[in-house]
This record gives sequence, C-alpha cells and structure tokens, in this order.
Amino acid sequence: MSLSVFFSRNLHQLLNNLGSNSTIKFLKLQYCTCKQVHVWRFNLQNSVLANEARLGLQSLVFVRAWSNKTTKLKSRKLSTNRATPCKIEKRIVRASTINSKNQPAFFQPKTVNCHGFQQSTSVRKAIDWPATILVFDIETTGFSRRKERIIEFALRDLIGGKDSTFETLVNPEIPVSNTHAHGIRSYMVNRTDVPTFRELVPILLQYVRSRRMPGKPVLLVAHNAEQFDVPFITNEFQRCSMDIPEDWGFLDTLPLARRLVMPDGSKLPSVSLESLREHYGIPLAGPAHRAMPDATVLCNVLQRITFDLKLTVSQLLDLAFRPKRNFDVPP
DNA sequence: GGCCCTCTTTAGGGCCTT
Repeated sequence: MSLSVFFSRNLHQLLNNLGSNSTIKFLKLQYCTCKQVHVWRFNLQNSVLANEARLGLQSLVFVRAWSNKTTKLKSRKLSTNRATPCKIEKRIVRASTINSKNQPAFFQPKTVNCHGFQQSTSVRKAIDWPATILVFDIETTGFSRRKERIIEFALRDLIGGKDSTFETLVNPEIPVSNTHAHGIRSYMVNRTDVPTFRELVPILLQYVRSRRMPGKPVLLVAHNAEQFDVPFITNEFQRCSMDIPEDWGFLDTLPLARRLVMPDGSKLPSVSLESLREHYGIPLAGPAHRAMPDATVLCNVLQRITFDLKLTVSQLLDLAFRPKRNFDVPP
C-alpha cells in the first residue's frame, strides 16, 4: 500500500477538517465564569407533547460554560406557536460545531441547533471512510453498571463540521453520590426538566442517523468502552426495552493503548485517558471527567494511537464489537 | 467487572472506567 493510499484510509488528516461554521443559530451566548451547567427554561405552553408528561409544557437547553471571562448570557424566547414533539425534543440537547482548528466548542460562542439534525455531507465527501466514527463519553453516578446510571452523554463526530458535537445531561432518577468525580450534583440532573435516558434515546438515534454516511456502519469509540461505557449504554437501552441499532459497532481504545510502546521498547506505565493525553502532549479541552472534554481529548488520542499503531479505519472496524446483552438489568 | 502482569497458572494485586 502506498503512503498516499494509507493516509487516505486512516485518521491522520482530521485536524484539517475541523473548521466549518454552524449556520443555524437559535440560542447565542457567550462565556461566563461559573463551572456549572446553566439552564434556560423556555415556555412552550402551546406545545403538543401529549405523552411526554415529564417534559410537560416546557423544555430546556443545557449549556455548559467554562471560560474564565465574565460575560453575559443571552437567550431568545422561543416561539409559542404550536411545536411538534420532534422539535421540542431537539431543544433538550445541544448540537454544536467545532469552530476552529484544535479549538473545542466550549471556548467558542455557542449556537444551539433546535431545527433538527440535518445530514451533513460536505466534509464527508472529501473523506471516503468505510464508517462514521463517533467518539463518545459518559458520566455516571458510579462504577457499578448494574446499580448506577448515566448522568451525562457526549458525542463528537471525528470528521467535524456542522453539528459535529452532541451533549446533554441525563436525569438518572437516583441520587448522585460521586460529585467529587465530575462536579455534577444531584440537583442539576434529578429534576423533571432534565431528560431521562428513555427520553434521550429517540434524540440520540436521530442524531446518529444524521451523522451516518449512507450504507456505512457507525463506529462508536470510547476509552474502556467494553467494560464500562457500552455496558452502561446497553443497560439503559434495555431499561427502555430497546436494542442498540444493528449498524452500531463499538471500539475500545484501552486495549489499543496497551499495545503502545515507548521509544525504549517498554510499554506505557499507564494507559488511562489522562496519561495518554499527557503522553501525546494534548492540551486539556475543559474540565477532566466531564463528558465532552474527555470525548474531545479521546478524539486526539485516537488519531495518535492509530498513527503509532499504523491502523486504518478498516482495521478499526475489524476491531469493533457488538454490545453483549445483559439479562440481569434492574429497573 | 474484567483485563493485564508477575514475585503466576492451585493467585493476587493493580489498572481502568465514574
């Protein structure tokens, strides 16, 4: 395989593709000092979300801000015209765009797309990968996949471009006892206006469909995915009596990281995401142990690992696994 | 919970995820 062919089939060209601008602007805001999640409440009294009692007559947009600059937050009141359930669902989560090279969306003026996730192919036309690669991360109430629940979910399309990120808090319906790990407090998620995973599922499925290249599978990548993230997601889907789509495959970067060797031939002393970030000199993308910053770091780590191991996208697909069904999922 | 490593395999400790 020639060098040019090899590079056309792997991930090393990605950094040049993270630059297009979002055009759909609904909620525009700038950065503030606090590290908490800010919530905008939109009055949708005329909505017709008949069977979504939890959402009731209102919906939320969750926006995270981590800058040190003091700025004002602005929101524009939603139209009170009748809205379809579909449109309301899209206001719950945030889809945003990477605005400049190596610049996470967190540090950019925010835009929230509430008009639906449109299929974006302009960037993809330049990259003929055999799969859509989505890097993701979750935050949970603890380590036990059986007892604990997801409280935050973030996705980042490796190709970048319009609406290439997706993130939301999730109502776990149980107390959050590990705030020390991620900074997410119980009152931030255990509220009727934060979507449960059941409410999130249709939105998530729609978002992934919007990023999927026709006829090609979706590869979802996470660090320690096989033992942690994927079992959590599988259990949440099972609680909803739903199956993970057949065209979703998962890739775990942890065993890949264990293959890496130092210049002296020794293996890396640690293969945690933080250690890999430091190993490759990747800058922090926000507070560690929050879903989107960790997903952003993993995007960079994945590219470095595939370069070091000389792995093509096709080879990554060969390493993908399907989630195992858990027959002992508590309600 | 499962994988990896070693002072191992008739085992146990550390890592990795929050």
